[in-house]
Amino acid sequence: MGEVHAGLADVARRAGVSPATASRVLSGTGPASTASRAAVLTAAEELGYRPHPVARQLARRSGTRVVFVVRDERTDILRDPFVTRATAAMAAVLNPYQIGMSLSRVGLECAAELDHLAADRGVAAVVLAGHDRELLAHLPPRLRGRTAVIGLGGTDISAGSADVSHRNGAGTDVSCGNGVGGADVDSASGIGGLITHLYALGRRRIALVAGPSWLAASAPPVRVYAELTRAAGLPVRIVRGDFTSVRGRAAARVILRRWPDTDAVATVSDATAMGVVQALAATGIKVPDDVAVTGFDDVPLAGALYPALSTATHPVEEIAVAAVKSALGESPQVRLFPSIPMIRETCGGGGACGGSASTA
Amino acid sequence: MGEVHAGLADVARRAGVSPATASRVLSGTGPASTASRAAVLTAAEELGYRPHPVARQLARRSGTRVVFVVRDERTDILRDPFVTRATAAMAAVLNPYQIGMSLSRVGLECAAELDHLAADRGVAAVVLAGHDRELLAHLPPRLRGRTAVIGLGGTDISAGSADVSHRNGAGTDVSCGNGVGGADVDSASGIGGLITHLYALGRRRIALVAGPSWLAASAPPVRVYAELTRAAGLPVRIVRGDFTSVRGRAAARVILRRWPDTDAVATVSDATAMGVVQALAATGIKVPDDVAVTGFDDVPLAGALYPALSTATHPVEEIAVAAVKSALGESPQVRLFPSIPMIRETCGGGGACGGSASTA
DNA sequence: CTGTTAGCGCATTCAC
DNA sequence: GTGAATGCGCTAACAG
Repeated sequence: MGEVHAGLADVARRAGVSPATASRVLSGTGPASTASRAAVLTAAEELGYRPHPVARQLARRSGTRVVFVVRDERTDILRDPFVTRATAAMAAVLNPYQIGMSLSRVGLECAAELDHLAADRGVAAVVLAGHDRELLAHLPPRLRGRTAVIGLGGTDISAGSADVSHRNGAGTDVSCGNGVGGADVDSASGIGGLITHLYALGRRRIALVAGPSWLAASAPPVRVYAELTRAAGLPVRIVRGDFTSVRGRAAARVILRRWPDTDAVATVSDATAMGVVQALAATGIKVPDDVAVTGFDDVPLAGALYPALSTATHPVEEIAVAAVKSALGESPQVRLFPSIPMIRETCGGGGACGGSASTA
Repeated sequence: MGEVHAGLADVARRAGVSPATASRVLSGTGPASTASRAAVLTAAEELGYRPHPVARQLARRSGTRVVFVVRDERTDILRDPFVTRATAAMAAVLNPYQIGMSLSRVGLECAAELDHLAADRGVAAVVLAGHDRELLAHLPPRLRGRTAVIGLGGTDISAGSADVSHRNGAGTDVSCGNGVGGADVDSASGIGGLITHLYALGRRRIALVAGPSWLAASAPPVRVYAELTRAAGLPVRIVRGDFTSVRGRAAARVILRRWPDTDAVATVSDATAMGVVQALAATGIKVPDDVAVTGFDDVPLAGALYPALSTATHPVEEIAVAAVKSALGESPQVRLFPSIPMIRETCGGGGACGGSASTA
């Protein structure tokens, strides 16, 4: 009880068995008779035995940290709310595994970095955000089986061999063809819901500020937007953004110049939506009276903005947790989470969540 | 080049030296002649040698992860923007060390958890947020020397033996008496600046929504507020909050009831400030015309709120980095970062950063 | 300055 | 089922 640190050998000795048996019992692997099992367990208990994580990881060759790799052109992407929330969630859920979390940004050309990671024997698993199809196809072999992606980018996450089936409900399990698991929101349904709502409110000239084209996850929103818009016989108006408010402002100006009669702007990022609102306000255009605006993600303060931001809300923490577990080889390989529209003030008209600041 | 993994022995053999010498050269510790040093370096280069982090950490008994311990009553504190930003910053800066990051919440009574951490040989260092004096005094001995705190809570961070001297400029180095390092913002000057500004704008009935009293970091703002207010012969009006918007709303109602003539509310959290604004608006009170409001921290969207939030801006990422480095025994033990007032719309009057949404 | 000898603490072959 | 040996890959203490 006052001992510095009981080791496996101490436990074995006290239990009257060999270190090997003690190891088998305590690590839960391998056979052991009920008798020796009990002896080892009580001995460990009495000695207050705590396995040395590092020694165990070395012997097991299992690595000590999960690396969250964010692929983006922006160097400040690591301050992005989505990234920080996801990182924190993973760092918290990995606690019982005695595994740590690393965060690292890579540029669009990141083959070298990924190879480097694959060669690092301290890396237990990798969670990758911001991928495209090609990247996954050329994933270093050493990373296969211990990598998960966030942002699936449509139904095929593995450049061809995917098989995403169900997408109903929260955290639906989905099958996937290759060694790369992942997690994401059903962005198509979220964006679809917002656009449908805008349409129901009478908006007929809806523009979309999409994500960057190099990003796989940018595809589904664009596809859904285009489908809905064409089906309604409305004009398709797409501008590319990059999840920042700066690009949101620029996008708004482009939209106003090219299609002055636009009466709604849907975006794929709350920050972008805020940029759009700012730019519109600067031009004297009223939100939502003249132009409705929607965001995406529902960042913590989105509902406290003025006007309160209509957006789609996502369980970022759950997504992150699902991704690490998938990367560690647990649970389903691919999970899809719901993207639920939050109708607030920037949509105009009546919504589920009414606002109180429309008293102009 | 096609080898699976070059080990230290391979490098040593190729360089014509012993593994020990190779280790000394590659780990940068211990002496080595210029000749063998060069030989080892080129051999390692040619073999593409990458040290095995886990083996190294085991032999060195150094641990593989830094644990960020957040002490708070709220279970959702791990979603707090400050916590997620700090966690992400640490997870990123630890990369070159090949050390991971863990995040964990503990309740106010956390002696057992800290003991547990102290016994975990996988833990390289601990960064603690939300401490009070007593906690630091009773810190497990095993944690001493590898622990840093965020939120110093005044001039004495070690229950008596501190010696904080300079506090001018960015990241000023400060000396400290015991084995616990730390990092924080100079909250006193930030709050002081905001209150002084409110006073300059003509506010004379300024209330403060302070932090929880169990938290050491709550003290400086209260002290400064009280000093400034008394010096000006104005009434001291303090209500306790907890960094949430919910408590902000409650605090606003309390303030209105107890001191109806209040014309400004300073807070120690942006979320709290937003709650105050909401509650005031719900009562028909205009911000900033009737009551000015200030926040604290300058969360990413604070400037995009309506009205844009006056607050104090803090280099959260730098603070986090300073804290981990201090915990790992690098650089100065205690660092103080500036807290700079950002005067925006909720202050009323003219400010440095004008808003554009005041066109009602 | 260098090489030799021991570990670090646990997991895992193999025979028995 | 169990135990004895061997290895994980590197660092550290000790002589030379």
